[in-house]
Parts: sequence; structure tokens; C-alpha cells
Amino acid sequence: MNDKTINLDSTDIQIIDCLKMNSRMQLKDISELVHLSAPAVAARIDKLESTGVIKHFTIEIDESKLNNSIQCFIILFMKNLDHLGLQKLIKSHYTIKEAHKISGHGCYLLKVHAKNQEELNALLDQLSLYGTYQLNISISKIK
Amino acid sequence: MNDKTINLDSTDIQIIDCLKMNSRMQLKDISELVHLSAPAVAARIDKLESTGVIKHFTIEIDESKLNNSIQCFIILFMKNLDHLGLQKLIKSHYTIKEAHKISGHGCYLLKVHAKNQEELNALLDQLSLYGTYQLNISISKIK
DNA sequence: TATGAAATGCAATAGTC
DNA sequence: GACTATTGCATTTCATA
Repeated sequence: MNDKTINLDSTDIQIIDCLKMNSRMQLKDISELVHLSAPAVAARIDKLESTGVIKHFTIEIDESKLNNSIQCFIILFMKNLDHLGLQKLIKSHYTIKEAHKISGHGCYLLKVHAKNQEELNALLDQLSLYGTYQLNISISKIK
Repeated sequence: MNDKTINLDSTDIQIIDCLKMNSRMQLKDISELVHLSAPAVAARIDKLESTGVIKHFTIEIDESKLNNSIQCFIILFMKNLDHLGLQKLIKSHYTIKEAHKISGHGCYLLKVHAKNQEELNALLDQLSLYGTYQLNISISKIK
């Protein structure tokens, strides 16, 4: 194991589930649900953050209501070995929301939100330096 | 357009960016950044929620630190026309974290977190009723 | 639709078990 | 590691423009 083992009890899981549903849920309300005092819950949340179990507090946006109208998944097949260069591009490119090295069909899978075709095209141009790709446009988000 | 047009000004975008980075950021701090009063920011956030731009307040979890150790992307190729049945399965299955109807290679793309191989297998069995699939296991999450 | 002041109520801290 | 009580402060509400 990479990191030292983190032991989460069922109360921690309950707290995580609460915050997943509503990260602004009040300590008071959480503490009632999990049968602890508010300071105890706060201490557990702090620990979950410092151990990295909770990466960060965020919001989920309906991208279709912004002007990020193109959502797609790109499967990349490397044609050279410049993984470091690619990963640098991935990390810096703001249209790439998520990226995984995969085993199966292809080498990398990228989740992309682009405002328009031009922005998508620009990304694809850059990616083509590293390999070929398969572009899968999201027609509708089921879940 | 499906919904009535939502007009977001640059202040709304700023507020969204703040909350994306930290959904628990205090109104006081946001209001200083965007040069508005705290009640004005609260009203805008309420509006963003009620119009559905903000879907919900949540946390990002490091799944590798829980026991959801398998992350994968499944591309599904339908072999029948029971899309409704499949979508019902997708919505109810807790290992499926995200699902898109796609154009390109395949019909659906699913993002899955499973605790172990058994859980993944069980899902694959159910999916095979609807079509064939391509399984792409995430080796590492770059971003 | 925003502001500013007042009131409510939550969260953080300290002290204790 | 958790609880209680107190303090301080953020959020909310209301009145005003």
C-alpha cells in the first residue's frame, strides 16, 4: 500500500455520505444523524481532509446550462513514448476535466468539456502529436 | 433550448469558480472577492441552485483510499433496443457513478467504481443482457 | 436587485472526563 | 477521542433605496 492504512469506521462513512449529498450540511445536523457532538464531527472531517480521503469540497455544475456545451470522452492510443509530455499537457489543459491511464482499449481516457468545436479542435490538434484518438461525444448524460 | 435561457454574468461565473474550488467558502470571503455584499452573494447562490446551474454541493473523495479500489470505464454496444431497461439499470446501480449516451465508438459510456472483482463481475453480467462491452480499467488517475 | 444594520444561530475553542 | 459550555462570528432577515 502506498500510504499508511487509513481506518474508517462506519461513522466516518456516514459523514462522507452526508457531505457527498450536501457538502454544506451543517455540523449540527450531521452530528444528530451520526449521534455525535458537533465538535467531534468537525474533528473527524478535519482528519478526513488531512488524510486526503476528502480531496476537496466542491459543487457539481450542470455544464449544459453554461456554455460548455460539448462533453466528450477521448480514448488516446499513444504512437510514441512521450508519456511525460502528454501528462503535462493533460494537467495544464483546462478543457480536460479528468484523465486516466487505462488498460484495455487504448492508453488514456480523457473526459473533456469544451465550449465549442474550435476549442475541441485545438485540443485534438495537440493530442495528435502524441497519438491517435477515438472521439466519443456525449449525446446525453443519463447519470 | 430545453430550459429557458439562463443569463449568467461574470460575477456569477466568479462565484461558481469559488465554490468549485471550495464549496464551503464563506459568503463573507466570496463577497469580498466579487465586490458584493454577503446577502447579495447568498441570493445569487440561491438562484444558481434553483435554476439548476449548481446541481449540488458535494465533496470529492479519493476512492483509492476507500475500498472502492477498481475504477473503470465501460463502453457498451447495444445488441437490442431496450434502452429504457438499460437506463433503469444504470440509474439504480450504485457502482455506476456516471453514464453518457455517446456517439462515436459504442452507444453508452459508463464510469464505474467497484469494491472488487466480484462486484464488477456482477455488473458486467447484468450489462451483458443489453449488449457487448469494452472494459477499460483505470491504472492511474492523472487528473 | 443591492445594501446595511440587527438578530439569530452555528461553529470553534477551551476545559474536563 | 468525545462531551459541555462559552465566546465570537457568519448568515439571515428586514427595511430602505
